Amino acid sequence: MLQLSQIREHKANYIIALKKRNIDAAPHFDQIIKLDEHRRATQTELDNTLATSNSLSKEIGQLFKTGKVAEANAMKAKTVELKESSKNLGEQLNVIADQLQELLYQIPNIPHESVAKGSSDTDNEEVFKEGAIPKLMQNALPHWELAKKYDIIDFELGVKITGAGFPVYKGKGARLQRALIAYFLDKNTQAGYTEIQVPHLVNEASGYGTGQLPDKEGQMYHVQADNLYLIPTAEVPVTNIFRDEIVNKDEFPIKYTGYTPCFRREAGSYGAHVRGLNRLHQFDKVEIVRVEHPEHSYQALDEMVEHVKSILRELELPYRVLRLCGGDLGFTSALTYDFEVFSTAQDRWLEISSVSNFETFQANRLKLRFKDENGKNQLAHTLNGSALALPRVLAGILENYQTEKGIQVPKALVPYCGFEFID
RNA sequence: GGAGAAAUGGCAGAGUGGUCGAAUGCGGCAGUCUUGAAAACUGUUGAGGGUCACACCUCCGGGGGUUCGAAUCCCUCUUUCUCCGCCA
Repeated sequence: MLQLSQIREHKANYIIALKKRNIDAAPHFDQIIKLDEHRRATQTELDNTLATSNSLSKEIGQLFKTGKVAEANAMKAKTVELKESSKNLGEQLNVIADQLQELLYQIPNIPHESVAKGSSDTDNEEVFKEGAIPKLMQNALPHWELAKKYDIIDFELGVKITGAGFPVYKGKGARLQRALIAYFLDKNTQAGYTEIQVPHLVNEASGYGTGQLPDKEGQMYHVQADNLYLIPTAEVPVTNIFRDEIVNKDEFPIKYTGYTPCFRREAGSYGAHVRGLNRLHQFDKVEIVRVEHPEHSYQALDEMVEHVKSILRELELPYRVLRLCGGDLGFTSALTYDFEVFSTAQDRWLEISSVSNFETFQANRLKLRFKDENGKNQLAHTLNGSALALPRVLAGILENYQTEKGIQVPKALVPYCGFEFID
């Protein structure tokens, strides 16, 4: 959520920047500013009414104390009108504040200056590429075929137990999955991220805090009986640790990593592109989250990008890094780098990580602040990234590492899974 | 799930209708003393809105109500604790 004070100050620049998202925010901003003026006028009126009524109450108290009951009762009559009007003003204010909030919720984050205009993922800019694309044997298979051949992932069984998009990992498949989680967590903790385990269900306030609610309501599984949501990413519970917190600037950088399953409804997604592990309703992910001083958040973003690179390099997977264009940029993000691994047998790139700086967009909703040099409270910057999302990394490994004899396990993972071949 | 108790500032803890945004202690910060530190002493120390700055308004778990006036009374929700039941 954007800050009202910033909208007032930078309206013109914001309108230009939001054009990159193909949004004309001008009318929206005008409405907001007008409503805000109305809000503040109403607030002032209410404050004045309350001030009068407070001082009257004090006087009445004094009169009662000194035994001047008749005068006190006379004065009581005066408060009736004030009470009525403060009640009305209060109700008006609530209505205005709700409308204002609703409008603010609808505006996405302002894209960073490096973000290019664009309409879809085809306009994303490749900024880095590394790793040789392996030459596969003639009869190379996509990962869903390999999964069946070596009996390591059972999609049909998942359908039986739950439904499509909930695979069952078996034997070495399950072990490889566990190995990846442990490996990622180790890499992240080595890079200074504190490992943390968080709830997999979150309340409504948390959903609003990180921006999944209200706009992406349909993306999350909702447990109605308790009004809780299954997390679509660890970002939600981990970042919400800091909801309503004021941290000390000396605590920066705050770095957390956590493994969680992620649940996404992905309504309406079907077809070849969602085959196998390409898109699931439940998947595992190891996330990194940072809370930073505004001056250092872009340096932090670069560090996160380098960190994810180092993992993919060690896994020896061919990958590329994209800077998302305005049209593909997430609602809450100011700048996002996507990582894609090349899936050789499918001959396409698969997104395996998304690293973003949200600047103050989430912090404003979260009321996540820090005490600055002058002792003033300032909104902090929040960032997060996947390091990494499991299923597509697994798909990449299965497809890129397949041989006549079976699937070779990347060297870095052998100590974690205890075998070198899936055969 | 049943019965009871409770929720106050960074923490502990007073406050049961009227100068209470809130005693006191601890912690934090600044100062005095000291070569330095500790101790002691003095001062200071919640958040949000609003203002050039004041004034002023709001917040004592959340929401609603009673009252001229609520941290204090009532309703409701949430959470915590104790006892019972159940249980990995």
